[in-house]
Amino acid sequence: MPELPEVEVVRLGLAPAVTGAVVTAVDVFDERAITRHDRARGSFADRLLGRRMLAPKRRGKFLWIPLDDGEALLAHLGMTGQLLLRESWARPQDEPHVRVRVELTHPSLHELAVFFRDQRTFGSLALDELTAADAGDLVPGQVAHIARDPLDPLCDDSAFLVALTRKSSAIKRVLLDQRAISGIGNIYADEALWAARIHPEQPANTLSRAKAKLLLAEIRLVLAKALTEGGTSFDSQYVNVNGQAGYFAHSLNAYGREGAPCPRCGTPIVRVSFMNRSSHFCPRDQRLR
DNA sequence: TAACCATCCTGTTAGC
DNA sequence: TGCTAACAGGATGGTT
Repeated sequence: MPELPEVEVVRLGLAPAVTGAVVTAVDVFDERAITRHDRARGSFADRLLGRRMLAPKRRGKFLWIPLDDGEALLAHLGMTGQLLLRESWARPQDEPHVRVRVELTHPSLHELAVFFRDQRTFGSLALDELTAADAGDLVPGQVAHIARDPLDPLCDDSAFLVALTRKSSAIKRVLLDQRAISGIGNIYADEALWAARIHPEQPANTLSRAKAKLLLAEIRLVLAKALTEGGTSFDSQYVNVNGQAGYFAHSLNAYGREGAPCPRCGTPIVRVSFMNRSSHFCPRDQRLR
């Protein structure tokens, strides 16, 4: 599932290919792939055609490519979305689930295409207006409410720690709330909580400040490590822009390891249902207090 | 206002 | 062999 490290890998892969490129053709094969796009403000394809792209940006799991006139091509990959670089002559019908094709011409590279593939159609593209957010950053309107992510140098640690003290919700629910801190999904929430020895259902406001700071540090460690390993791939549902899988799945300690021994103490990892998804944790190291 | 939950979607797998 | 149900989970809007 694309979380912060996976989206960042995609952003890094896209950057050299799209920065400075001009859109020469747009094909939308499935309207569900642009559900985030406000049709009242014009056709997605018509408005994107002819626009010049600037360097891609990211906040949390949202990725966008600013355009030369105050708007941006916004992308959220959802669960199975992929942005893939292809030769301009590659045929979308030769691979499954290609929902959108954007053809580009680049001042110094040859022509190429970006395919937006998405099996489960939870992802979406949109054209969105850039608006001023905190610290003067320009972000798409749909991203304005998303908190900075833990790898952002301007991430406000103290604001996050204070927010924890005001929430009675389970800590995992808070980690998954992109308004509190962004970029964390089910996989890295389980991994960071395992590393910090915190039960997923521990109320956020019962964590000591020291424990909360430890958790934030572990979140940063797990995200950074996943980034260096190219992200987490369980199957073909997460790949970089060249279609290559990441290696971080081999480094997981809790997520997806139900019944396997905890790498610290050997106790079998358990899986429980939580928020319509699964939580994995060590019942010995991560006790509800 | 905070907290929580249903909903969207499709490929895979388990169970019958 | 074929059918059905369960499952995976990010963001969001609605309800409590």
